[in-house]
Amino acid sequence: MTKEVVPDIVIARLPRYLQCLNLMAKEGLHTVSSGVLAERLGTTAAQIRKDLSYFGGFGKQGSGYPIYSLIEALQEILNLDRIWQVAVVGAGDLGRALTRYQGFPRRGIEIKLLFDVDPKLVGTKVGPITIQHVDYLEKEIRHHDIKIGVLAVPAEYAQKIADRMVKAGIEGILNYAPVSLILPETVHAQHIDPVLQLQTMMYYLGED
Amino acid sequence: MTKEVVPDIVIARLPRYLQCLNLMAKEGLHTVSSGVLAERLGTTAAQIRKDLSYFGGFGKQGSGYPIYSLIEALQEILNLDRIWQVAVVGAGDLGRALTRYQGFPRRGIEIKLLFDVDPKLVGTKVGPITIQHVDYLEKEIRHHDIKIGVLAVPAEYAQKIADRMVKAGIEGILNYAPVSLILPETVHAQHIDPVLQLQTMMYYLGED
DNA sequence: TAGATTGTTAATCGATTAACAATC
DNA sequence: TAGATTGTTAATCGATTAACAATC
Repeated sequence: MTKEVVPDIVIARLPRYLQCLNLMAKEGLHTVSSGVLAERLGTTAAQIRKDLSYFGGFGKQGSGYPIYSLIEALQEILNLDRIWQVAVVGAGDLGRALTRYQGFPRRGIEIKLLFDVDPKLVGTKVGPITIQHVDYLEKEIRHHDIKIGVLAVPAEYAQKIADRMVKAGIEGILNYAPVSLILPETVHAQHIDPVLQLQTMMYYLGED
Repeated sequence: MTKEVVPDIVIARLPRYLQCLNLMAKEGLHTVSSGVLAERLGTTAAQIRKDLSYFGGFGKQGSGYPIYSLIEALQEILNLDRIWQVAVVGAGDLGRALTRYQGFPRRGIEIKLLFDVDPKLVGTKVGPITIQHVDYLEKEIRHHDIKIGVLAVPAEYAQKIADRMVKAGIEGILNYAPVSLILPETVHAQHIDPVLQLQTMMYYLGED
C-alpha cells in the first residue's frame, strides 16, 4: 500500500480553492463545475480536477462538485476541522495588528500568546491577550502545547527566536522577519515579506 | 535577436539573493561562492548559478561572486535603483502598520498616499502621511503618477478598489485582502494572505 | 436519451539537477 | 602551477495540459 505523495504545490492551492468555495456557498450556490471554479480562481479546470483527484472523487459527471461537501472534505484534508492555537513573538505594530486581525478567529486560528522584550509593553493588553516577556516563551508554549509560531520581530533576532520556538516544540513558523531562516527539515516554515514581493513586481514594471 | 524569456520563478528568487547578499556585505564579506550562498538560502549552488546566468556572468572561476558588484547588478535588473512610490488603500490596523513599516523606506519604497472611507480617519495622520478619502483615489494616484497599489481593505471591497486602481493607472497590486482578484493580464498582482499560508502548514502538522 | 462534466491517462512542457570544460 | 569555482549543456525530474472514456 504505497500512498502516493501529494506535491507541496498542490497542497498550497487547496486553501485557495476552499476560500473560493466558501465565498460561493455564501452566494447561495450549491454546485460548481471545475470550469467555473477555475475561472473565478484564474486557473484551469484540468488543474483543479487533477489536484482534487489526489484525495478522491468529489464530483459528479454532468453536474460538477457539490459545494458543501467539497468544503467539508477540504477542511478535513487540511486539518481545519479544529481550532489551532498560535503564539506571536513581537508586539510591535505588526504583531499587534496580527493579534487583532479578525480573519484569524473567523477561520479557526486563535492567537493565544503574545511576547515581547520591551518592559513597557509587557503586561499591557492587545484585545484579550496580555503581552508576556519573551523570557517565558518556552515555558508558555510548552504549557499550552502550541505548535504554530508567528515571528514578528526585527531581522536580527529572528533566527534566535526561531531556534527557541523549535526547542519549545513549535512545528510550523510563519516568518514576517526579512531574513531566510535556517531550520530543521521537520519544521514547516512560510515566509511573508512584502518587500520581496514588491521587488518581484518592480522587475516587470520597469519599462517606464 | 530573440531575447530569452526569464521564467517568473527565477525573478521571484532574485530579491531573496539580494537580501542575503546585502546581509553578507554588512558582515564584511567581499566575495561569495554559489555554494556558500546556497547554503545560507537553503537552496542549491546549481540553481543560483543558473538563475544568475540568465542575466550574464557575474562570477569568477576559482573565487566566486564579488558581493558588491553582484548587489549592484541585481538592483539594476530588478529596477531597484530608484525610489518607488506606493498608494495604500485601507487605513485599518494593517494599513497603518504597513504605512509605518520601517522596512519600506529602507529598501526604496515610499508610501506616498493612504486612503480610507471612514470619515473619522480621514484627515488624521499616520507618520507624515495624511489619510485621504477614498473618493480621491483616482485623482491622487494619477496626479502623483503612482504605479503600485497596496490593498488593505475588507474582502468585500477589494475587487472594486482594485478595478479603480487599475483605471487610475496602477500596474502592480499587492493584495492583502482575502480574495482572489480578477485583473487584466497587464497588471501584476501579488497576494499576501497569512491564513492561506497557515492553512497550508496545517496540512503537514496534522499528525497530532 | 442527450448534454455536460468528471477522473484519469498520456503527451507536453518547463524547471531542476548533474556534470564538466573553461578559466581564474 | 594546482585547486576552486564558474557558466553552460545535457539529463532528469516533476508539473501542467490535453484528450477522452466513463457516467451522471
